[in-house]
Amino acid sequence: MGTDLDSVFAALADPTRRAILSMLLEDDMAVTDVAEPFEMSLTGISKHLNILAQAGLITQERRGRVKWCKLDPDALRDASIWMQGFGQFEAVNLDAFERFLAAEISAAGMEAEEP
Amino acid sequence: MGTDLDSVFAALADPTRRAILSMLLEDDMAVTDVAEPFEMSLTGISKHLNILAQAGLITQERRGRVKWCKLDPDALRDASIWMQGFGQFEAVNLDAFERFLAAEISAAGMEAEEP
DNA sequence: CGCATAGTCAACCGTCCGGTTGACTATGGC
DNA sequence: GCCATAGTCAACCGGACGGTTGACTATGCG
Repeated sequence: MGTDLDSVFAALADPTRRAILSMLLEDDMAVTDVAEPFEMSLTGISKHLNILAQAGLITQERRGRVKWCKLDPDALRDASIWMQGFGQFEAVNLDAFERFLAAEISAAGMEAEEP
Repeated sequence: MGTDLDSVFAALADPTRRAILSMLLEDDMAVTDVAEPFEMSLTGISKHLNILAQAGLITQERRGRVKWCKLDPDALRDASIWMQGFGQFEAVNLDAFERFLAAEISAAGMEAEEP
């Protein structure tokens, strides 16, 4: 519904919006608080938030007079899955992934281990 | 250089361009051949290809009078990595990934095998 | 009640985007 | 040499985008 790739990728194509997502990664925030670190009008930020919400990347819940913004990674996952279709060949098996894989394999070899 | 997230995500935000990438996934193609299935002028497709190239998603090599377009997944990988920062929780492609992982692990167990 | 705070709405502005057409430049086949 | 093929360039068009300002609504505080 709000998860079509067009709007998701379009939403991600703006550095301000990506920065907002990064901020929301740490904690839910009110619109005004989101706007604070940016040199931009509150209206401008509000628009960006609407775009993110419409793309399904965040959800917004009004509580009293403050509107809380919360990251919603589902849409991101959809986009990520689409992208991984291209990575399968050779992108996937790079450095980080290979190390992760090696760790996983050796872990499977020694059976069970919980830090 | 051509790998900033702005241009990559912007390039991905168009359905025609995503379709082109999918086509190039199967094989390298000449500009005219890329254009063929679309109801759009050759110039239009050429522009899309330039946008993809500038984003680093494809490379173009001119051989004779035909310009070959080739998928270049590196830029996609960068974007994918950025996105996975948000997916850490649960994202990374469950099903397909887990099956791949299981196959990889069992393959590692039986040591060597080249089709 | 009165005022500050949180946020939206509507209008506007300049710029970029997706797409077209028409003219143009190469390269290749006969 | 001639013509078809491959592709680009430049100009143009409507519409969307990023951003601003000013007026407005609504909730909370004292």
